[in-house]
Amino acid sequence: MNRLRRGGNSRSGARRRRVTAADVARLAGVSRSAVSRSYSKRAYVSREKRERILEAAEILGYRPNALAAGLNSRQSNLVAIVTGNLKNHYDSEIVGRLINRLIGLEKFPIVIGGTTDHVEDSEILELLDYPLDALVVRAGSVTAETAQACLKLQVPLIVSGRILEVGNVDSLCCDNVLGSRLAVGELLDSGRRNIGYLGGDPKFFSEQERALGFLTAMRERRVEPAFMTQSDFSFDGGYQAGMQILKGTARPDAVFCGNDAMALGLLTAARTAFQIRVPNELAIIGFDDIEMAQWPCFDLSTIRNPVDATVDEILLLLESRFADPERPGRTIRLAPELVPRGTH
Amino acid sequence: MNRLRRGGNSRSGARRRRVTAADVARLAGVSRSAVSRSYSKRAYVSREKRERILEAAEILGYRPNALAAGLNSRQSNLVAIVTGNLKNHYDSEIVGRLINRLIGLEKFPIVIGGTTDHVEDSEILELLDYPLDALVVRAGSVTAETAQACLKLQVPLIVSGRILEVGNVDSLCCDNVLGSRLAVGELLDSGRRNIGYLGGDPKFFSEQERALGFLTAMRERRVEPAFMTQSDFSFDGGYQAGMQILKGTARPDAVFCGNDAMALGLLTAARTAFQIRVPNELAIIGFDDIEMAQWPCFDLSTIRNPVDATVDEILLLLESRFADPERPGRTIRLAPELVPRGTH
DNA sequence: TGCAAATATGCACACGTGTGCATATACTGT
DNA sequence: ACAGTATATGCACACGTGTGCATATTTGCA
Repeated sequence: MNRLRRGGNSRSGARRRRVTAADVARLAGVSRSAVSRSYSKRAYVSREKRERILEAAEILGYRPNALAAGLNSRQSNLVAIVTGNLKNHYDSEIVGRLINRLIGLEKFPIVIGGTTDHVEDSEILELLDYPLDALVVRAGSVTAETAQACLKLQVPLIVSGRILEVGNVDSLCCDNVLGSRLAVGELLDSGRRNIGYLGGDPKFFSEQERALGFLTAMRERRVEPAFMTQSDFSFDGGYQAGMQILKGTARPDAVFCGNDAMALGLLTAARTAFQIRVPNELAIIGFDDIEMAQWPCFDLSTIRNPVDATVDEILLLLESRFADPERPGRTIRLAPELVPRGTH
Repeated sequence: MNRLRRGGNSRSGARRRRVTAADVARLAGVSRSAVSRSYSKRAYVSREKRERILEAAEILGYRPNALAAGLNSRQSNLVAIVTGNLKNHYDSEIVGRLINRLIGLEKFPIVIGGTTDHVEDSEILELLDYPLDALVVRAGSVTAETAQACLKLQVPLIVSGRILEVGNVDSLCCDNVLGSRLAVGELLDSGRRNIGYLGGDPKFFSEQERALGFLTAMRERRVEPAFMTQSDFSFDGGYQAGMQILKGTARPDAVFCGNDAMALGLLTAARTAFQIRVPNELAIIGFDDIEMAQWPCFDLSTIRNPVDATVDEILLLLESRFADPERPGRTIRLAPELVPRGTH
C-alpha cells in the first residue's frame, strides 16, 4: 500500500512524504551519511561540503526525523505528564512550570488528562506505546498496574502528589500532615476554639493526609473539631459547602480548608451571602498558596505547597534517573509553610 | 557502541532495551510477524496462537513501539500544541479542553510554552523534528518562518487566536471587533459617557483588534474615549492600572477591558483600594468569560470568547485536514457574545 | 621525499514495526 | 474425491536515521 502511494500522485487523503536525508543528499550531490554527519558535532565533514549540505537542507526545509533517530539511540526525548484537572489552578501552575523546565532539559512533554481528576489506566497504557524517557504522574491517576507496566517497559516513573514506595519508582509529596498541623496550631494559638474542616474528595492521597493531620493536631491539643465536611476541591464546591456550614446559628469561628479553591469559595460565601466579617467573626486558612490567594480581594492565609520546589525536585529526580536508570526509588517530602495573610 | 552495550551487562547509566516483538515471538515460539498481526484487527492469526502470543506479551509487558510503527505508517499520532502562558486562565481552559479532545481522537499532544507569552522560533523548529500529524499554535508564537517550516515539512498548521492567511494554514479567531462593539454599545445604551479602555500588550493580534473595535465603535457613536491605557493582560497589571486610573478626581464612569484578568484586577482595585461602588459609580466589562468571571465575588459582565466552540472548530479543522491534506487553508471567525452580569 | 597521523567519505548494519507476497493448510460444496 | 476458496504463516522489505568499520585523501613533521 505504501509502495503504491509513493508514486507522487497526490490524490486527496494521501499524505506526502516528509523531506528526508536522502533527498538532501541527492540535491547536494553527496552521500546520505554526509548529510547525517553534518548535523552532529565532532564528525568528520569538510567545511565546504557541510555548507553545501546545509544549504540544500535549507532549500528543502529538511529536519532530521526525531522518531527515526530515537529508534536506535534508546532516547526519544519524550517525557509524558499525566496531569490533574487544569481547571484546578494548582495543577495548571505545576504543569506550566514543569513543561517549561522539561524543555530546558531538551525533553518534549506529552500531556494528557487536562479535564478530569483521574485518567484511566487504559489511556496511560496507550501512552506507553511511545518509548518515553520518563513518565510523570499527578497523584490522582496512578495505580499498581500503571507502575507495573512502566517497570516492565523500562520507563522511569515519577509520582507527584503522593508517596508510592514500589519498585524503583520515585515519588514526592508535600508533608500534608505537617501542613495541617501548622494551620491548626495557628488557629488555636490565636484563640479560635470552634474549628471546622472542609475537605475534598477523600479518594485523593493528599486529602487523606490533610484530614488526618487536622484531626491529629486537634486531638493533641484536646480540642474537638466543630465539623468535618467533604466537598470536591473546587471553588463552587467550597461556596456550596459554605452556604450550608454558615447558615445555622451555631457558626464555627474558624475553618481550615483542604485547598485554596474551596477556601476562596467559602470566603466568598461568608462575605457575599452572609456579610460575615473575615477574619473578625470567622478565620479561614487554605492549602496550596495558589497565585490567586494573594489577590487583594482575597488575601487568603494559607499553607504553601511549594510549586517551584516541587518542580525542582522532579527535575532533580529525572536527571539522576537518566544518569542511573537502575538506582532505587526515592521518596521526597517537601516542607509546607504557613503564609499568614488577612483571613485569620 | 550500541552493539557493545547490548550484551546485558547493565552497568550504571546504560538504559536497558525495551521489550520487543521479537522477544515475545521467542517466548511464544512463533514468528515475529505473528506477534505483529496479533495486534491488528482483520489479520489472519489462529485464535489459539493469538492467545498464546498475548499471554507471552502480558508476561513480558510488551507494547508495540509507536515510534517504530509511525516510521512507515506516515502517522505519528503526535500533535503539538504551542500554548500561551498557562497562568493566563483563558489559555489553560483552552489547553485543557484541547488536550482532552485530542486524546478522544487518539492523538497525543506534545505541549510547549507553559510559562511565557511567546515561544521562540528555534523551539518550535526543534519540535518539528518530530513528524507531527499537526501543529496547533496559540496566537502569540507564530511567525512567517514557523509557517514556512511547517509547509515544507508537510505538517498541517492551525493557528488559534489570530487570522493568518498564508499557504494552506488554517486559522481561527474570535471576532474581536464585534466583541468590542457589543461592549461599547451596552455601556453607551445604559447611559455611560465617560468610557475608558484598558488593553493588554499591543503586540498581540487580539489586543489590536479589541482596541480597534473599541475606537471604531466609540467613533461611530461620536463619543470620545476617556482614555486608552495599556497593561499586560494580567490581574496584577489590571490592578496597578486601576490604581492609576481611579486615583484622580476625574474618574471614568466605565472601563472596557481587553480581557477578564485585567478586569478583575481593576474591579478589585476599585473596590478594595477606593471603595468605589460597582456598577453604580463605575461600570466594568471584560473579555473572554473565564470561569472566574461568574464567581459571586466578581460577577463580572464580559464578552464571551467561546472556549468550547473554539476547540470544537479546531477539531473540525484537524479532521478535515487529515482527510485532505491538500485542501486550501480556512479562516474561521467565532461570534462573541455579551454576558451581562453585575458589573455594568 | 617519506611516513605517520589526522581528516574525509561511503557502505552497510541496526533500531522495531507493519504488511505485501508467496506458499501452505483447513474448509466448503458438489 | 476434487476443485475452489477461506484461513494461516513466514520471509523480506520499507520506513529514516546514526555510526562502526574500512578505505581514501590530506596534513604535519623531520
